[in-house]
Amino acid sequence: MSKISKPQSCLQCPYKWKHLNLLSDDDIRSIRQNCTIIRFKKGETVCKQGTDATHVLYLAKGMVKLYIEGEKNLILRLIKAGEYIDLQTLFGDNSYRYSVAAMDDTEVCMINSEHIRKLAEKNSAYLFELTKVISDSGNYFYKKISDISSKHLRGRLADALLYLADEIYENKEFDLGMTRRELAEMSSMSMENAVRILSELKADKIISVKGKRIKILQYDILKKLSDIG
Amino acid sequence: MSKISKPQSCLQCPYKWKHLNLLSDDDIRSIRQNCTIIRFKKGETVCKQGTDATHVLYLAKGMVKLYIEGEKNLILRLIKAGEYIDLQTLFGDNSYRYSVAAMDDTEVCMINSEHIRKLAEKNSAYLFELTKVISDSGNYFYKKISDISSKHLRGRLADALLYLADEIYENKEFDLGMTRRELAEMSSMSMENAVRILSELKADKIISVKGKRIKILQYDILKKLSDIG
DNA sequence: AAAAATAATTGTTATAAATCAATGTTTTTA
DNA sequence: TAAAAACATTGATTTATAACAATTATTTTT
Repeated sequence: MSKISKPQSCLQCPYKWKHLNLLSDDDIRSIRQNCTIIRFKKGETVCKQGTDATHVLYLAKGMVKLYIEGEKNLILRLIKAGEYIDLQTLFGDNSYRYSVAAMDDTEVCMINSEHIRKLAEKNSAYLFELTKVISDSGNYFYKKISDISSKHLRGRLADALLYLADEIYENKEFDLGMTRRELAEMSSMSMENAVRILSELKADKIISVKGKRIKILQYDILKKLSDIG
Repeated sequence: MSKISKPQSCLQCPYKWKHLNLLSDDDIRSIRQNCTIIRFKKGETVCKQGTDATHVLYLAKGMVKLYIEGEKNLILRLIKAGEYIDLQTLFGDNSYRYSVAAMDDTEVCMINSEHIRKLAEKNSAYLFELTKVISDSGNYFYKKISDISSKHLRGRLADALLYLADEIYENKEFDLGMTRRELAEMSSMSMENAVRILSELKADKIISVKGKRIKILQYDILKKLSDIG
C-alpha cells in the first residue's frame, strides 16, 4: 500500500464508476472530498476478512481477487477495473466476510461509506442502482455454491477456465495472471490436481498451455466438461 | 397449491412483515390490493428454479426450504414464518436461481414485484431496509460457500445440526422436520453418510436421536466439530 | 551470476466420501 | 388392514481427491 492521493475530479476520471450519471455535479464533487486513491502492489492485501468496512471500495485500475481465508483459501471471484469491490457492507452488516488482495499493481478509490449512504438516502434512483448491483452479486453465488458442491475436479477447473476466458479476459487466449495454486483456489482443489488436470486438458488438445499462457482450443468441449461436472 | 385468498388487512395480520412501519396506511392498503395469499401443502413447490419472478414472496406461516436443483439437490437455507422468501429478484435479475418448497403446510403472501418497486422508489427509508435484507442474505452465503468447500462430513453435519438448533428451532432439542435425505442435502453429502454420522454422534453421546427427535447433549463438542471442520 | 526461494510437474500412497447392497422400519395408499 | 412405497440403517466396495514425495523449472534475492 502506498502513494495516497485525492482524485483531481471524479468527473474527468477515466475509470468513472457506474451510476455517477445519477448524481448531481455537487454530489460528485462531494465524493471527491470523501475519496482517497490508494495504490496497492501485487500481492498486497486490500481488505482483510473480519475487519469492519468503513469505506466503499471501487477498483479504478488493475485486478484483485476476492477470497475467503481458511486452512485453504477459496477465491470467490476476480474483480476488474471499473467495478465495485464491495457494496455488501454498505447497508448490511459492515464486517468483511472475505479478504481482497491485489493480483497486479492496482488503484483503489476508497469512499467513506457514511457519505455514500447519505447520498443514497436522498437519491432513491441512485440507491436503486446500488441495490441492483448488490442483488446481482448475491445471485452470482447461487451458481457458484452449487458448482462447488456438485461438480468434480474436471468440471470445476473447466468452470474456472471458462470464467477467465469469458468474464475476465474476454478472450479464448490469455495470460493466467495467477499461480497454479491460485487457479486451484479458484476451483476449490489441491494445487497438484489443478496442475494435473491442466496437463490432461493439454494432452487431450482441449487447451494449450505454455507457462502462464493459456489458449482454449476446443471451447465447446470445455463447456461440455463444465456441464457434465 | 390451493385456496387463494386476499388478506383482510395487512395492518391486522399477525404475521406482519418487517418494515411495514415505514409505510403509510395508504401504502399498506395498496399492498393488500396487490397481495394474494396462497396455501401450500407439505412438499409442494412454491417457486421453481429458472422461472421468472413476478412477485415478492413473504412467508406468513409454516416453513420452506430454499434449494438448488441438480443431480443432487443442495438445500441452502430454511425460511421460517415472518421472513421474506426472496428479495434478490426484486431489483436484480429477476429469474429464480433456486427452487423453494414447503416443508409443512404453509401460507405465502405474494405481492406484485412492480408494486413493491414503486413503493420503494418513492420511499427511500423503505428501500434502504429492503437493501439491508438483501445485503445480509448475500453475506450469509460467504460462510456457507466456504464451509461447504472446506469442511469434512462431520463438520458439515455439525453445522447443519447447529443451524437447526440455533437459527431455526432455537432449542437444543427439536423435531427434525425433514427426512434424512434432506438433512444430507443441507450438508452436501450422501444420505447414507448423513445417517452414519448421525449414528456416530449418537454413539459418542454428543446427540440423542429417536426417530425425528434430536437433542444436542454436548453443544460445545458439536461446536468444536463444526470449528475443526 | 550464483544462491536461495518459490512455483510447477508427475508419480505414488493414503484417505475421504460416494456408491452399492442387503435388510429392517415406518408411512402411505388401496 | 394388508400391500406397497418410501425411509432408515449398517456393512462392503469403489472412486475421487488430497497428501506426500521427488524432481525440474522459474523467479527472486544477494
